[in-house]
Amino acid sequence: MRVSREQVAINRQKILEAASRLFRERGYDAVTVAEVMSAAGLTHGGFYGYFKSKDDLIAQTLSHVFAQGEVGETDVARYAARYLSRAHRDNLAGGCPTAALGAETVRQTPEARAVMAAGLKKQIERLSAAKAASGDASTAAHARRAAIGSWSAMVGAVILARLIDDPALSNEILDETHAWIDDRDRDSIQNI
Amino acid sequence: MRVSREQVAINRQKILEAASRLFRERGYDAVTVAEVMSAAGLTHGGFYGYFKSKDDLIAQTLSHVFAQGEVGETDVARYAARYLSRAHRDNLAGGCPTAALGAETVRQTPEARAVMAAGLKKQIERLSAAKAASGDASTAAHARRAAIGSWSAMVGAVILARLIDDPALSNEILDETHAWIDDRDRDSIQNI
DNA sequence: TGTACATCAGTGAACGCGCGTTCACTGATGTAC
DNA sequence: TGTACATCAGTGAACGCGCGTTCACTGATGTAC
Repeated sequence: MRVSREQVAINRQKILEAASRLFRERGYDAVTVAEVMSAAGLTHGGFYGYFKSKDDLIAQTLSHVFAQGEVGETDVARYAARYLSRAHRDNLAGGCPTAALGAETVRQTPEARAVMAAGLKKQIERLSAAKAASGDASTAAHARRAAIGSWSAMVGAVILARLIDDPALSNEILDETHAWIDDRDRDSIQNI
Repeated sequence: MRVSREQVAINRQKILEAASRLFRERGYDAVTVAEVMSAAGLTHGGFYGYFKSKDDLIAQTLSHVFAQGEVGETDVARYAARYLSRAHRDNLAGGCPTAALGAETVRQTPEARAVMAAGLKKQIERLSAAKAASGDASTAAHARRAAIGSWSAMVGAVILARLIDDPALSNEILDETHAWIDDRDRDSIQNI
């Protein structure tokens, strides 16, 4: 049965939201179109009224999730603490899309890759600006280097921490990477 | 037709080698059992004489690839330079299994995860020891922290660099992460 | 404002393809004498 | 050492299942008068 334009917009958001959580939790391949639609409270047949294909859904989901993450933390130290927390490690479905899907997105369509690449570019710029504003770095170039280096470390650490089945070692990865990033900042100040 | 015991051992290695390259290049799901066997010069029917299932192949392939990577670089600085090179970024099939498959392995069987986790644990120990031996760190705890932090950054940077479609930004991720790790080492020495 | 019709979002059965897995068969290897 | 038989690695057809995608249909929404 037909549904109001308003409802269509709501359903679209529901589908993207469901896809965003399912993809992060289980990866692109393991999630079926029918599952996404079902999680959005619809049946699978209606899917192609919203998206051209599953690949299209993947690209649009990435676009959706990067767009809503826009309201970023401006305090870099607090951002790192939250990023490298046990809560974030254990929250695959609601966590950072880069850590959850970055490695797989390399093998997706150019469209999906481009969307994520654009998101990463913005993220680096945001972190660089925050780093420069924090006064931790002596120059803009140093701020950008710190942003790139610590962002790489954060993404890598969460991926490794999720992979490791020994809880103590997993926690150590998070904590020591966090400490390592913090040490780096402190040293920079001393060296100005 | 039956084949000599020797040939069986050779074929097993060929299958694991082919799987190891294919999985890294295209991910677990996108590679079929038939493709792996074909790449090893066999037909798909014989697969189940070697492995219980595709999941079993995945676990044994990880075991294989981590076992052969055993002969590690002892010079940490050179290891980082090679890891963060353009050549490594562009060599998905022959590169680090953690960067290529780490994120996906979280969603594989406990067996596969355990194999990779064991490989990572060894890698951290190896890097810690090398770091301690290099004299860059004042204490064993600092060496371990540096090993974990820089390993996280290396893995994260290669994943990000592979994802980003703009070559200049991709190179920048590699170079700046490398410089950031190096800076960290230099500062540590000064702060002893 | 109310009515009649056209539109179209959503449904669920069906299609077709590809993949993991199985199996009967083949013929070379390994073994017993 | 040579022969005869048993074993079993490899082959390729076939099976069954699940998934992405299509489609005829339904009935509520939107629109024209």
